[in-house]
Amino acid sequence: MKGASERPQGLRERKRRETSERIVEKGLKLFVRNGYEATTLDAIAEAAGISRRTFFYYFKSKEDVLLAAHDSGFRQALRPAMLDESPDLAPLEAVQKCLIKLASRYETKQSIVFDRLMESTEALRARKEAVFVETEQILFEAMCELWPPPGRRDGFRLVAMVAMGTLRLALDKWKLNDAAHPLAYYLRQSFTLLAKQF
Amino acid sequence: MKGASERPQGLRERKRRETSERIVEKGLKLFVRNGYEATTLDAIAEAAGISRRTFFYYFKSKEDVLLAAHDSGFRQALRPAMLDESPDLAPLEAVQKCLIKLASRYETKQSIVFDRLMESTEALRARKEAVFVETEQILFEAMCELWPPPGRRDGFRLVAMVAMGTLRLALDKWKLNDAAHPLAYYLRQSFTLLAKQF
DNA sequence: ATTATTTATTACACTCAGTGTAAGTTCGCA
DNA sequence: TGCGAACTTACACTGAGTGTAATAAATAAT
Repeated sequence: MKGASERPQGLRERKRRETSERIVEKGLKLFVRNGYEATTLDAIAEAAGISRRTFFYYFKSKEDVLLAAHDSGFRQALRPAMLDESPDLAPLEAVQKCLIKLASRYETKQSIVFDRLMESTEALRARKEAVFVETEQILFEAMCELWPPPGRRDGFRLVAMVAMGTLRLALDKWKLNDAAHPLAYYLRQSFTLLAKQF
Repeated sequence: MKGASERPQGLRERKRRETSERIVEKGLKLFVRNGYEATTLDAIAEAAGISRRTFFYYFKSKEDVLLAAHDSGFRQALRPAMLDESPDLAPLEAVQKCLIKLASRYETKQSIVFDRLMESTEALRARKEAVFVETEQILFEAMCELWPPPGRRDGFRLVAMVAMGTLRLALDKWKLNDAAHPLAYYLRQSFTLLAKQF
């Protein structure tokens, strides 16, 4: 036996992860310091200690560096969290409970920073909306798994859309008030308001 | 008096409009024929009979050519149509009626073509979602004008989001069924389904 | 341990979108 | 007629992203 140090996936795997993370870390720092557009790929590559060409071996675009950083747990946690809800609840209620439970995942101190960056460019702003649609899709698929029976899929799509819309409102208020209350607070408030519209 | 030909805004204005429309027309044709990415700016400029640099005097990006073509009445008609609804109705009902009335504006024969193009690239797909958010914003502002009173604004935002989500579902079904029924049909269906979720 | 084989890294050269600048042309208007 | 504003163009530049082929490092095979 060699040293007791665990290396589950070999040296190669580890270096790969380290490089990838270094790119994101350095890239983000530069974005924040100098702005997204003003930060060139060469600058990121140099900061990460790799060549310009190698950057594209890890990420397919500059935007992807930012999006990789944005992927803070929430999206990955959504499906399992939704599947964990009781199928006896009404869809909208189950989704509401699920989102409120997950709210803390969104409350990273970095969330606000990311958001500011995402608003800084038209293309990024558009990408941000697209992320909501992707998340909506994840939610929708999880719902289809939770309630497998018949053809309620269109209803699920509507519920997923409505829920994501409510989340967006809650996030906006949360950011507007500079996170004075936890996100879950604004979420509950928004869902209550939603119910009043029907 | 000169000739009886009406020229409301002078020769300059007319040429400008003609050039702009020619760019969109030729650009769109090239996009459809060769694909969006494969179509270069130089190709569009040449087809429109202008220099590469002049293109950017009219549009600030390649995407904008496509988006200009996409702006088929619906967005411009939304605000006046919403303001035309009775303030006595419940917000969601008023919005529903308004959208159903406007549905025919979306039914351009070109709608499907645009949509295919918009799905062809990640950046364009994201832009498409962003357009929905812009439309939602227009709807929201119109609602605030229709019901000026107090602080129901958050509720209006929710209604606008929900309505746009419902429109998206209806559009998807409409396209999926290759416009077998008019859009208004799917819209009504989707709004009915929506009500059942609460 | 020494090959053989992937996988990772780099340099170089290229295309294309988008911008700055400065100079020339056309149009509107006095 | 001529002056000023709007339009057009050429030229040169930056910066993102891709193709290719050649080297270096890690892993697998003998």
